[in-house]
Amino acid sequence: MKEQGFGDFIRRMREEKNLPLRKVAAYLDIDTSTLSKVERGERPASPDYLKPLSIILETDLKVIQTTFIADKINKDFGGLEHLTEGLKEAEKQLKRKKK
Amino acid sequence: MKEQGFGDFIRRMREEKNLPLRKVAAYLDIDTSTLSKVERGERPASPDYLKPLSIILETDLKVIQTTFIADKINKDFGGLEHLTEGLKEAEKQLKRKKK
DNA sequence: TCAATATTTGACGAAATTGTCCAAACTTAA
DNA sequence: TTAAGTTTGGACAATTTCGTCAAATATTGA
Repeated sequence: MKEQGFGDFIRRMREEKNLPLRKVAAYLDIDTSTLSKVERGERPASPDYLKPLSIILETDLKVIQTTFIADKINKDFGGLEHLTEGLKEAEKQLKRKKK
Repeated sequence: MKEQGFGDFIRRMREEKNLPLRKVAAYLDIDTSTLSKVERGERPASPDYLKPLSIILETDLKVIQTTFIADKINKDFGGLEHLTEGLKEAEKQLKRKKK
């Protein structure tokens, strides 16, 4: 099964729009090579990138954030046996907090 | 509503067992002051602590991991609007991967 | 209270992380 | 093939993070 990380996702979006790294990176106010590394998963994305990315890639912020979160959780907690329960607990607490 | 972080949780467990920081820290092979900071939320816990903690605190590893994960997700992603969806997506991917 | 034990604080250094710069490698179109 | 534009690699500095150490403070029990 293919692993679709955050980097692959924004690369695909960027290529669909035929935007060069140069332009997107400038819009995010980071170096071209930094963005290149983020897209290839060599470095993690900063949360600061998410909103600008959703604008310049014309992609729903919800989709971008969701992909970002799922990817980071995988990387951070992938090795833990009880991850599923942990996620459920986090959701539960979140729901309580919202009220 | 009270915030029950990972630190508060292990502190409570430790006090219930009347164990001094000194002993638990030694078992985790870290400095007393490091554990003190972790318990007070001044520093994050390392995943390496989880298994030893479950042993010396005689607490189910699942509970410890779950608390750890929920707490870290809160801290890492608390500011994102679409966290709930992100968690759901992470769970979905996890389920797929398990197969 | 006093002494022993437990906990917290803050300065410190080592190591990891983050992003930049610029040169090398790759791609594309004429 | 060449030239222009794009992407990648890696050395580097700045910043942040992680844990230790030792001193200060707090707690406990006799």
